[in-house]
Amino acid sequence: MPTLKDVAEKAGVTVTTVSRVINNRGYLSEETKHKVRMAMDELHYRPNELARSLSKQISSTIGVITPHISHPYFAQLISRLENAATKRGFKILLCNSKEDHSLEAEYIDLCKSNRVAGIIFCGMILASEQYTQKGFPFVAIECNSPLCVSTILCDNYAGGRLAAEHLIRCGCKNLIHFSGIIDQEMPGDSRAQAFTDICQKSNVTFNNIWTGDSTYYTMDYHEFITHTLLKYPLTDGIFASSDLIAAQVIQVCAEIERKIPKDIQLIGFDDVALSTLTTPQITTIHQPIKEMAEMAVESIIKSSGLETVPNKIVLPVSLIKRQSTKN
Amino acid sequence: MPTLKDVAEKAGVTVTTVSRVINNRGYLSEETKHKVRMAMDELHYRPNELARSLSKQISSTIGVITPHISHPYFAQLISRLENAATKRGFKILLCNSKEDHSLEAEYIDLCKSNRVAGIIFCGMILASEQYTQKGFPFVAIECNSPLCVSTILCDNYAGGRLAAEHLIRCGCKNLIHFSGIIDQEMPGDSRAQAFTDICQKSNVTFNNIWTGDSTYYTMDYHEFITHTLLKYPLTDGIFASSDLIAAQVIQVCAEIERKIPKDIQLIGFDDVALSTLTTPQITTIHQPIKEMAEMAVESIIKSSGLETVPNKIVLPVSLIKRQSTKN
DNA sequence: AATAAAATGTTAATCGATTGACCTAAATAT
DNA sequence: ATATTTAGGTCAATCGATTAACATTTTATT
Repeated sequence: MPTLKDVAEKAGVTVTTVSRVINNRGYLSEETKHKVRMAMDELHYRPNELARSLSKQISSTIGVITPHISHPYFAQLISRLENAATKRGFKILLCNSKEDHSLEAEYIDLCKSNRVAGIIFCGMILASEQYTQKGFPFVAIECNSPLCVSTILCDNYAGGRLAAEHLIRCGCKNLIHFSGIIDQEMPGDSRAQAFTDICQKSNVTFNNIWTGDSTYYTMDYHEFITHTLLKYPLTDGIFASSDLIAAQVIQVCAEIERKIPKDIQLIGFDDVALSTLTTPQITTIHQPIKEMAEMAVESIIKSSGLETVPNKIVLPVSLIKRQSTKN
Repeated sequence: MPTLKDVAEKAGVTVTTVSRVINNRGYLSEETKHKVRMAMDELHYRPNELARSLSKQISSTIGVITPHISHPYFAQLISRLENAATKRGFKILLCNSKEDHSLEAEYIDLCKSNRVAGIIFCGMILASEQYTQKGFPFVAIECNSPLCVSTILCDNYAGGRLAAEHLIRCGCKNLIHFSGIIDQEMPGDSRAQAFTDICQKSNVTFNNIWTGDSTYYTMDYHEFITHTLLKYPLTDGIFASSDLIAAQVIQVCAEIERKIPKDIQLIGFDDVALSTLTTPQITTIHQPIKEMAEMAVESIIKSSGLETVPNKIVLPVSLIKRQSTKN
């Protein structure tokens, strides 16, 4: 493969000049720039990013550590992160921690080895302080960590409120909130808090149901949902803390022959593609995933450039009405 | 961050010795190995992969170019690829070409810049020959390209056959095959061919319906499905070339009030999580995504080590019976 | 005791690009 | 006419790790 030197020779200049063209530094005439660019084209030259990063002491890679990849929410988030990073000339080093803290630690080391510009944690982070002072920033999306320079959230409380209010407005009297759970306190927990607050205020019967954490990885909530619905047969409104859970609620309701939205109304959370692929389609709370991804990438880039960034960013959510509620 | 030299000083040896420990070369006593490892631990040393790759002239990164990320099939594939790569000590450089050939070209250049060990193309590849002789191998998953050292496929024809046979066995008389389409010949096309062959042999009425290519990116087939089902009101069996399309068939059937599987039976393709999240769950053709991903990674690694690899690998599919067919 | 193998050290080049320090001309401005 | 800006070139160190070539010392083998 051609190197800087090859380009320089071809263009009849020195490597310094070529480097100046590439990095846009120093004084350069249009003519020289053109000569150099012609040479680069002819040789199909592409700078060696490894050498560049080594020399510049910083890479244009952002580590993304997520507990799942094919989970609809995380798949969507990863897609948006890739897009946002590419737009800014960065690339993604994708790491699937599988909710395993030792794997997470290994991946942090991997990122460190690759001198990433920063790490974005999605939905989960343990990361002991051992890993913080390592020359690059951490950003969290929808998870708590004092180690992060920036935490990006959607307004979970507002989401829970919108969901509860809408179910009540649609005439539900016996509500249930389903939520997945892992072994740490999550920002998403305030969805349940809001749900509780609104239900209490409205004098409505309600229950908060937390799954065992084992279900999170398999993503299979059927048994748990079935059990709960049989236990609370009067249920006429359900708020699921993800569209993934909501989709399974639809299945269970079909099995136990309760019609949605006639007998039971349902609201999900996330507004991922899945919510438009079920029958009926899921009324849900829109989480601004695209914007969250962009903010996260932006925070990494700014922070690795030593700019100060807001250490908490909360983005608004909204109610998306589809077919699983009467209104 | 600590460097090789720091470790060497701490352990009281030279950088050569440390490097020997890391790369397991030359003669080394257990005692020295231990001393060096202790020093690495104490310093939380992690070798700089950039420098390593630069020096070794090859990185442990594999480029993955896919037309989608959040599409359930590709999300699943990416997840498996990440897993397979990690197992072998490699990492993934994730590129979303969005079905855009010029973006694809840019990403190939990006991979080249990063001196990847190879590129895995998923579901789509144009890549003119300009890009082939670049020192690293291409591998294709479910797409045709003479430029690739290896093409990994599932047995698409068998899949189409299994689907058609099962629908006929379940009593369907008026079949339809839906398939997405893009602007190139795809291995998946033989699903339709098999469907055609079996239907003809069985004297069954059938139609192959191809979507316009515009639907592939939006992933929205509703209008197209509705239009087709209204045009062929006798339809009692549908083979969709992906679970994503099948999920939308379920929705349209609900809208036009045709029951699945009572009035219309349905078989999808891929066996991704989505097929277990719809109501009813989708009977589908299992594509061995995990194995395909592992084969692809293996092919890249072997091929970049100049080993010869099979230039076509076809993996078996199977029928997964769920709720969208009577049997 | 002689020889071979094992266990390190020494030195320095290499991978490819960046960049600081310094130098030289020509072009432009005052 | 002098000072300043612009447009480069020259040289060499640097980023961090790898590795070839060779040297030296210790240990094991015959």
